[in-house]
Amino acid sequence: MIAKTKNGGVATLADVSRTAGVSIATASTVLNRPWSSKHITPATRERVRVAAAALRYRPNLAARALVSRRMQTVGVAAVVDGGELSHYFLEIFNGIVTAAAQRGQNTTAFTLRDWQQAAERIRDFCDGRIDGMILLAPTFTHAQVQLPAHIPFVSIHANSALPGVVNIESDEEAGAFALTQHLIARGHWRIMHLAGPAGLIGAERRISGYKRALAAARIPLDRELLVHAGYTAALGCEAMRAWLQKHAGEPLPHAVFCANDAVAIGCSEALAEVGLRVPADISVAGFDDSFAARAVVPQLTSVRQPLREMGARAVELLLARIGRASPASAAQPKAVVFPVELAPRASVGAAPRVEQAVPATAVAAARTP
Amino acid sequence: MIAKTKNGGVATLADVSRTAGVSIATASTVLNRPWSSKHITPATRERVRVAAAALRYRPNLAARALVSRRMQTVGVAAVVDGGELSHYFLEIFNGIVTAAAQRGQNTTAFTLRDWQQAAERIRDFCDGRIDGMILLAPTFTHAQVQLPAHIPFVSIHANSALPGVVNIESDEEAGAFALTQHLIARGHWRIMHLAGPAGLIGAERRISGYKRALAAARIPLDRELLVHAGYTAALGCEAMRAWLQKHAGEPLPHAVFCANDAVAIGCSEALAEVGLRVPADISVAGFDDSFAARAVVPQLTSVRQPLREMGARAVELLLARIGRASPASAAQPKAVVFPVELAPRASVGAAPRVEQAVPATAVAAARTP
DNA sequence: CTGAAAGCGCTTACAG
DNA sequence: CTGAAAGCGCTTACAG
Repeated sequence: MIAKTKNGGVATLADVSRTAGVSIATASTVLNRPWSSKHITPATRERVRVAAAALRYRPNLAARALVSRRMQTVGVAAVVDGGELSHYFLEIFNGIVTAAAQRGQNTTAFTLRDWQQAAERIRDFCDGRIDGMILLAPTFTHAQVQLPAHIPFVSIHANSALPGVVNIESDEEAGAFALTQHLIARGHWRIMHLAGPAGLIGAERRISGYKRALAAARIPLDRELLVHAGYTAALGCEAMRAWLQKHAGEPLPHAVFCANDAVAIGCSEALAEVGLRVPADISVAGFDDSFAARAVVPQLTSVRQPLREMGARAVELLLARIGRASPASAAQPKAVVFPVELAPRASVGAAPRVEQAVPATAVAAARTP
Repeated sequence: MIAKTKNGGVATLADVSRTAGVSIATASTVLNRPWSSKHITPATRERVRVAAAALRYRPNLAARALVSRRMQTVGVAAVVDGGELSHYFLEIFNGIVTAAAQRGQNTTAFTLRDWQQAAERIRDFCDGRIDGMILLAPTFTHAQVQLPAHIPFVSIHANSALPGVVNIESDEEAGAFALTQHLIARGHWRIMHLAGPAGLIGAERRISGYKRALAAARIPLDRELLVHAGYTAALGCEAMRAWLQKHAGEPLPHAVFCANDAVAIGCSEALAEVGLRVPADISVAGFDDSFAARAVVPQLTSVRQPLREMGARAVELLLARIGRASPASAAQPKAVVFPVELAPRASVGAAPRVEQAVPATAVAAARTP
């Protein structure tokens, strides 16, 4: 029990075994497989334990990973546009980190400038430093990016089907439907939709729910009220501002259903610029029920997606697939769909008693040559 | 050039060397040390490159880490209270991930329930899976938690000096001073401070700046106006609500300087409950200049700490210390202090012309038996 | 200019 | 009940 570490540094299994007076194999068994160490003398087991504790032995994960081919780490790949990590990302990431930690797994974050560069970088990420990867809202297709076959992937809100990858999504169509229906129930019928980027499946599903709710209420779709903005506050503000300028003097929409909370915040800004009050003059609703939805005044009516839970589920599914044989050979897994929930708040009021017109904008018209 | 991988799986260096018809050592040199491979025939180098590309060779990081003792990964430890990752964390984390990625380093997040449990868990984290660690706003002392000596640490906003650890902080005292001075310049003099948790160095520094600004303007400190709330919106709301109830009928403060933006948002909520408008009736200011400060209406006057840059600097300093001999033997490194910046916004207005009294609260008084 | 060999710290059949 | 040995994939002196 006198022997210390050979090199004055971190203790290794060899140090422990030498100190305990047993072989490396025995030390390893005692420390890592308590159940199969039943066949080892209690006295021996105790000696090993004491030695490990005395030497502050910690297994070297790199060495262990080399033989077990498991790094006990899950990777998360996400696009960080313009250096901004959004709240959407934060919520999901939180769910992932927490769930992973509960299962003794680490989480390594990989941020990408855009999904186009993902092809080569994702491959780099998979060089034995992670056991599986979660893709956050990937927009690439199977044709653009071939995912490495040797580790499993799980995606959240993928924009297209990726072979062999389970996708976790939320029922955005139902959310958009419920939200639009809610607006209609409050007496609104001239309902505008500031939609997300054209072509993105999530944006399309929200549009689809919007249309279905209008149809269900027999409200004809007004093409002028369906505008593609994007997913940021700046784009929302810009889109609403442009719309107001173009439609000055025409009937004011009763409500605006925005692609997400950020867009709703930008939209409200544009409305405030021309003196319109939310919800007295016009109601506004968002989507995602992010932190921002509750931080703004008035608080935003929104649709809650259980982002935290979705992240946690991603970890579960990923872990279940790690180490399992040939996931590729399995049939394409079905998507996991989470329900969403309407979160009614102050930004949606009753329809105004009298119809209003879009105010003439004080803002200088966009300078066109 | 016919040989494929031995086991149908991922190609190893051995596969590459066999395919290229060279030794493993040569393949390794060509692939990893282009400069010292100058002494290798161009033809040989080319053969190795072609073979590596053809086999889609990717070095196994676990194996490399085992010999080089570098995982190319930095760890970030932070406390996630109540499952909430705050914006404060998000901003810094963003700076860290981005800076690390630029230097080819991965970032692994470790979340803790509290810093008390940090002792054992931090030790676990350092089992060769990271090369260094960044501590986010640690509150433990050296006596409570002994950091492992074999890897370097850098802290951000540490609450007490940790031996051998560089701390990155911002000049919170100056920020609080500038903010309070700004309020005074706008004509306010009955200025309340909803402070952070007692005992935390950051909270104390903000209090100190507040006091110094009052003293500089010869405004006597009113003990009733200095209240400890905490760092969350709920605590801010609660503290303000309690204060209003207790002080009904007394002169209303002109302005409230809150420990951070979340507290300011909670505070505004409490003010709104009794019909007080910001900034017409009372001005409110926050601290941190988080996303929330700009998301609320009216936007919050705040103090900007360059969190993103602080995270990036942490990575730089950490990388500089990784692999360098005995950081422990060096003298205690000096803290790195970042300047802060006042961000004046709409939540602070001019002092009202007439003094107001704290309105009687409509809320039922706390039921005491 | 290139290769054979040792070794990083661990796990796991396989012998005794 | 316990130990000797091979091997995970790589890097790096050290020989030729």
